[in-house]
Amino acid sequence: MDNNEFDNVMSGIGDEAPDAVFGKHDMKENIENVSPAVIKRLPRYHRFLRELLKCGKLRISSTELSKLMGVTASQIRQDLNCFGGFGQQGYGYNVKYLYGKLNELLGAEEAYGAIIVGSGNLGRALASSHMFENRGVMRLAMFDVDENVVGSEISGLTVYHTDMLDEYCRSHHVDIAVITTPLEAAEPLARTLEAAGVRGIWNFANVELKAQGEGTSVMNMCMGDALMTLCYEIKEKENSGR
Amino acid sequence: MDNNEFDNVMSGIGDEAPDAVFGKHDMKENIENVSPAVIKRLPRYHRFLRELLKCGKLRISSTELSKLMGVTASQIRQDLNCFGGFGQQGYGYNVKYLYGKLNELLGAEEAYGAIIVGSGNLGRALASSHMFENRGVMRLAMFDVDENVVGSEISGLTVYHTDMLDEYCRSHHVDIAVITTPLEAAEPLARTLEAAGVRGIWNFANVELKAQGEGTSVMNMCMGDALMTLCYEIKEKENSGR
DNA sequence: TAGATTGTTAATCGATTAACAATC
DNA sequence: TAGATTGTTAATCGATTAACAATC
Repeated sequence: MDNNEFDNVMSGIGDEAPDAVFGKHDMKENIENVSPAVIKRLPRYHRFLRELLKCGKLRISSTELSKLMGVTASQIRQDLNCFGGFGQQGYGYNVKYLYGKLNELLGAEEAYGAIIVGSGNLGRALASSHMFENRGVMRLAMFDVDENVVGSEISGLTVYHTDMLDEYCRSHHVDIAVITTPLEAAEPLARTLEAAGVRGIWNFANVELKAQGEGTSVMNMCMGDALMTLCYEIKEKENSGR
Repeated sequence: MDNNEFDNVMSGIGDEAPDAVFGKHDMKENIENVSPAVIKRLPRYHRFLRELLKCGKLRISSTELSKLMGVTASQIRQDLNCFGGFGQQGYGYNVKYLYGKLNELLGAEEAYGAIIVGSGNLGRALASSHMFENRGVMRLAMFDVDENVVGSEISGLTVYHTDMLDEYCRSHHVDIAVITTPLEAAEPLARTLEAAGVRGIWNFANVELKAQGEGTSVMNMCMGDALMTLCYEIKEKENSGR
């Protein structure tokens, strides 16, 4: 078993609970106007549920999960209830069922197809990770302008020339494009991708890209922001310690 | 000039404003209890100010900046005022001065030292980026367990064996450690690093690490969460479009 | 001086928590 | 049935926006 913080939680309470039937009202109708704060928390629930499932945990109460995640039980129940009644009074949540619902909710059952543009270190890191498969996303191909890598295979993905990007996107089901190119290339790439019908752009270049149309979603990573926040915290502790 | 979204904003309004003296009350005393929401936004201000500076912009009003960043002018003024009066009525903010204040605030003038643990693709990607230098953080060294890379140089950084980690941290000024190792190594590494006095851990492994003591800050990246959120958005647009 | 734009207070809005009735 | 725990409403808390007086 993986060495992770769940180990201590998994032992202890008996897991001999019945694998009951769940989902009184199933998925709610009006999911549209769920608050952004709730949505931002969903991937974290998904992640913890996946771990619980992997550890063989069958059921969990909001209280137990709240201790594990360091949030209030109230918040967990409130959050989940935005989407439907996934639990059962007196019992809690069936881990497998809830995980399935989160998968459904987050689009992990849609088998979205993803390409990676840029075969540098970051592109390779992402290509070789479990990032995509863990979330039901299929890796399709990589793209680069460097003739030395075009035609080769990286982590099982063929590298095509970026000139082929438009054509490839139009002839395959590319839902998501990951941009790991240098800064200058990002903006024009985004335009090409959007025009070719790609629906989601995951941008790692150090520019904030914006979608032009309504149909495209853009996720800007801005990794450096996290580093800065860490620096702020370090400095703050330094100050308060004086 | 870099091709980025600032270009159109930079032109237009004349920049012939005087390089006036600023900072009526300078930095405020009680910075301690600034809300987390505000702090999370600081790196983004820093990023935009850096761009403005690079483009040669001398002054900017909250209104102009608000349009650039897609937030309200009110929020910008409110946020900055948590830390001090950095602007001037009737004039706006002096870009250089404000950027300096943000640097100071975010610890970018502390010259923190950083090491990268794990010399895989992600480690290399980070090592070769401008991530650190852009934020006044000094890259010191890399660490890995692979004898084939130990002793070599990556992007100007010597790779040491991870066995040397404790010793190195104790004998150098290591403020920040970046973990880009496989999942299983992350937890024990964090313990070692914390024990050796490292003050900030930037964790890219797919586990949520927690600091044991009060003095250490941990920033968990959870990159997959961003991918999931993107999937959610794609799915949502799909649904509403029906 | 007049115009511009901040700093700051007050009003609104949204998100979190507490509490408990419903119910398994 | 009794115990447990959800779903949901109401109360609290925090964050954002609007407005304007202060002032450069």
